[in-house]
Amino acid sequence: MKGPVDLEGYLERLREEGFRLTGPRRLIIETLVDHLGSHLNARELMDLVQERDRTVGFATVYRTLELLVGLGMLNRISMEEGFSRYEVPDEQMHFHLYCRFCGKTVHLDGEEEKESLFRTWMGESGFLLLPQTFEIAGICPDCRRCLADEDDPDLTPCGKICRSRGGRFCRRRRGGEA
Amino acid sequence: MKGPVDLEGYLERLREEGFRLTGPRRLIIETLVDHLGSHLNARELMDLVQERDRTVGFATVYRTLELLVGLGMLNRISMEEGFSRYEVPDEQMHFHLYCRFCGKTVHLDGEEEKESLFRTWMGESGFLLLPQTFEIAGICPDCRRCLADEDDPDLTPCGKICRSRGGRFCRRRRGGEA
DNA sequence: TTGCTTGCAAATTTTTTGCAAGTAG
DNA sequence: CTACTTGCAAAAAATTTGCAAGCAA
Repeated sequence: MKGPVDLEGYLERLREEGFRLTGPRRLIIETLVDHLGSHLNARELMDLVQERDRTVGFATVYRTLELLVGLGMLNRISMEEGFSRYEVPDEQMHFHLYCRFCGKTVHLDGEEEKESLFRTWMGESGFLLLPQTFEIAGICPDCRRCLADEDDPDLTPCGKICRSRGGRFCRRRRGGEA
Repeated sequence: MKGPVDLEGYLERLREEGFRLTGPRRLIIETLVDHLGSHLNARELMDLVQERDRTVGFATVYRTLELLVGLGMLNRISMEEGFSRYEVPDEQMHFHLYCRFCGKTVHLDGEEEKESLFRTWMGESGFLLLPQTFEIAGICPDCRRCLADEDDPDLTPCGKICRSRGGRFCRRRRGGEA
């Protein structure tokens, strides 16, 4: 739940493009706007929507997401997980760091300067920058410490369970499972 | 097929981590290294591998990809498509622009400077930057021109078929299909 | 009314898992 | 030899599509 996005304006934009403002669409969009900054995936969005209206089907959720992405009113983002997440684009860009080991995410500040820098890079090729959340992969301080300590056989990096899916990796596995 | 990556060294690294160097793994890794810069997805990799050995199953391909990603020897990347692509990490970073309309991709240069800039940003949070390819979304010059010209009902952006999947979007659809 | 939208179910696509047989070290 | 790996097939997860009925405009 982040900065302000004008729900009514957003809905209106849909209508202006010639699409009907139906109950399900309204509900899906409201949910999306209520969870700014959450990067929901289709399943999570579905669950939230169905909490409010059990009759909405997942086909409608997928179709609405596709529609909004197609109109440029929604960003499809991916966090090395193998499925899509979505965000209502902010007027400004966001920059995240995330740890490949534990999945932790950190927000960078100075977004205006970084964004204008990106805009410059793109401009040199004639591209127009679209607002988006930019993710940079790395290893967080905690996990770096754990990795330095690899001799301890009982230590799992960060003391956390490494997710096998999701792009996080776990070097310590001898004798364990992948 | 991009810069040089030491195949034998790469295979050796796997063995050092305690994994067996089997025929299928060798073949999968060779194929990955043969196609540096291609960002293959699992299906494409499978097809290439099976051209050389029909008996390799897709489960092995997926398991090998998962293994390499888990070891940090392979990057899982995603281009807003809803499935994963993979790349053998280069010693240096790469920066791509891609057009959400037509999917065109452009490479940025000055990668060293950009990389050290990113490293600085991460360092401030104590993160260690990992080698990876960055994708920045925007609208290419051709598509910008087409969009400016939206009154012509016969014009499809860029004169190209917009992909409904894959994050490219197509604003022109009145009367057509989604 | 018209025809865009929806829900449901079936179909696809992508990825994971169980298990007996195969094989690297 | 041992136990890590593989291929196959079934299962699970993620997404798309066909179609008759529903409902915005």
